[in-house]
Amino acid sequence: MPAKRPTLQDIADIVGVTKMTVSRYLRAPDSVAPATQAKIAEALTSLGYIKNRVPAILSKSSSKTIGIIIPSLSNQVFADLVQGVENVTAANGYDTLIAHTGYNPQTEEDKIDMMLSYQIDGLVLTETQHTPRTRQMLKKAGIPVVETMEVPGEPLDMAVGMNHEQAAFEVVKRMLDSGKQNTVYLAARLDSRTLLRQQGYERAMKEAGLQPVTVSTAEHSSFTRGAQLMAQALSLHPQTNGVFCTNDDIAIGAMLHCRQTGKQIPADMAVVGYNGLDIGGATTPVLTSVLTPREEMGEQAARLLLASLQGEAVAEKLITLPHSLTAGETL
Amino acid sequence: MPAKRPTLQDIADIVGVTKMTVSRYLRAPDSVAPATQAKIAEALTSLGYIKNRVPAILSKSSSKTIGIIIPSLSNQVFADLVQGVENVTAANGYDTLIAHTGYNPQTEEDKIDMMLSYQIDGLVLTETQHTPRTRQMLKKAGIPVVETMEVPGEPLDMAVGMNHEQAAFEVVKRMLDSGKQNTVYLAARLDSRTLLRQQGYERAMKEAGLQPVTVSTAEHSSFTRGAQLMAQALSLHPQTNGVFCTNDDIAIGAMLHCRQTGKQIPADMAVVGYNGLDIGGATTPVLTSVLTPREEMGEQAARLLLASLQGEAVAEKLITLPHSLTAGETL
DNA sequence: CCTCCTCATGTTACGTGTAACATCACCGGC
DNA sequence: GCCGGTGATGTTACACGTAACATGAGGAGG
Repeated sequence: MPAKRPTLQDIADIVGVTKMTVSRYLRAPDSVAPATQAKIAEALTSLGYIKNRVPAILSKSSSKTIGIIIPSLSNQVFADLVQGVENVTAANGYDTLIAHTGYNPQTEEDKIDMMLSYQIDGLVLTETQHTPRTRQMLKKAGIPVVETMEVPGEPLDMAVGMNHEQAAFEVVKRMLDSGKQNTVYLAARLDSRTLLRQQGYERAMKEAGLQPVTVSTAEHSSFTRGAQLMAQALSLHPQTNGVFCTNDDIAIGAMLHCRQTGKQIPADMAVVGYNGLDIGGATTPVLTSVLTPREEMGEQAARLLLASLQGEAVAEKLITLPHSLTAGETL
Repeated sequence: MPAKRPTLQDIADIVGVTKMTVSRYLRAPDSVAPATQAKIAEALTSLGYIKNRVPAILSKSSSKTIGIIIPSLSNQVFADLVQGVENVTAANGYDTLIAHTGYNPQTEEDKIDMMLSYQIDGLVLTETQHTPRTRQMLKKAGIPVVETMEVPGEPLDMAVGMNHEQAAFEVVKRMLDSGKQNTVYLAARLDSRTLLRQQGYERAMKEAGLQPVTVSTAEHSSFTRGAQLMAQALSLHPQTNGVFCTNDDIAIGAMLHCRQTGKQIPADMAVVGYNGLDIGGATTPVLTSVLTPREEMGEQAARLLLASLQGEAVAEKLITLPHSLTAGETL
């Protein structure tokens, strides 16, 4: 490895001041004399100084950094949430660190451990199920934490979510009202939201005096999987005339299978997705889907964190945001 | 904020040793006496000690952490690359930090600045275009850097990529050989790879004595966009009988448009995608696509980094991996 | 001319884990 | 009983940016 990277002391030596003056220049250039400013600026660029926040983190034990833990890097849902968080944090001078867990609570624990060891100031989580050690660490760490996507039964601290059970209930009820009495729930192994949607689905079915049927896979969701689940539902229950899908990937897969087998949507088969991703707007007919306010959840979560970090008393620690339905044609 | 989080000194005070002994226990439990081990272990759990790597980073200026910068959080391509990197780094005791740029070189610079300020030991990049300050910072930082996805003309340090121009050339040549003389290239604004693929496409067309035609949009790619581009291509060149698409999203959109307008695939229209994502396997007919070895690139990149960090001389700093074609039915 | 204030800069101390070296008790061997 | 050695633990110093306080020069006002 080549020469060690320059420190404030190196700059100070060149200019002929102490590193304190250089430090002041970096945080507020006008707090040093104009002549000194110019000399410091020149030395900084000539040496190519790279800022180093580690000492500050050590002595102030604050890093102006927010951690975000998401289950998956390739899911638009979490990308939107991250975007929402960063909209707010960036505007307030906070950086963000991102880690992903693959939906594994143990990995979540490890990643949180890593982030805490970097002294993050706050944390945004996207799951509500945590290992005991995760809970203990976060309690000890004394930093504000916001759980998002759903409002947990046992919140760690704060939460910004929506009511998935109710959203599922409402849309399934609408499916039943439109005559799709043989509606099946298509699920994949993903997260606790899958289960909440199932509960909403089952409540709607039971209220209508119908027998709920769930077809699910232990695999992660994908288009291929959605097509398989649709095929499976039809083979188990040939009278199926509607599918409520745990997410849009599954729904698109189901639509593809219908198209292959000549089923008309929505006449022969209603298909409803969940999340309202872009892709649903590109299908023909346009997919009907439950629209989840992901970016908004991220922004609210970040605002809660920042308020808490600024010592403001947070009145509402648990926030539930409203959901809606996309203007689709598959129901 | 509640009580400050415990330090090694707090543990040491309880046990009646110095923090040095506690530190030793954490790094190698057997290096302290068995009786002490037990007492330290108990104190650690009772206080809920959370490890703190900041002091170590400060004094050794090494963090056992690798940074990964990707353009987008919702693109499967980069998720696979991250997976590849983490396969190797995790096995070697390195942590990873992830940041995303939205395809913006200035954001890339900011994120790299942040990561360097955290004293990362190595960096994996997914773009080859960088701001001048990015280049200067990375030179000064003295850490190993691997650029991935393509092999850059001016590598910063090391690189693991594939030959997009050649891959495009080969598949377009195959399209032409199968009689699709009126093949059009469908592009969206994404990254430098889009351009490389265009060059390969144009080389194949020119070698066959044909006039290349590119239909592109300044927008990011999506299914909707793919359908629009397909429509545009057909309206500009009604004789179009093949489309080479810059990625699978565009290709699927093109297929959807063909289906709507009654065109048979591949008889009336050959469609070839790029990346070989899962979704291509769920369409009917199955999408033919250039398969890019993303996870493999990540693994190789990580191996290069680790070798470099362990002081090994890296023989091949620039690695080009082979590509292949998925077993699709649309060509 | 003395006082007081302001502005630029310097000095000191701090946070926390760990490398390197120091110490000390105890044990076996002769 | 003394010596060398081993194993457990202690001591010291260090990384580097910044808060808090100190210093000192220069200027304005009485």
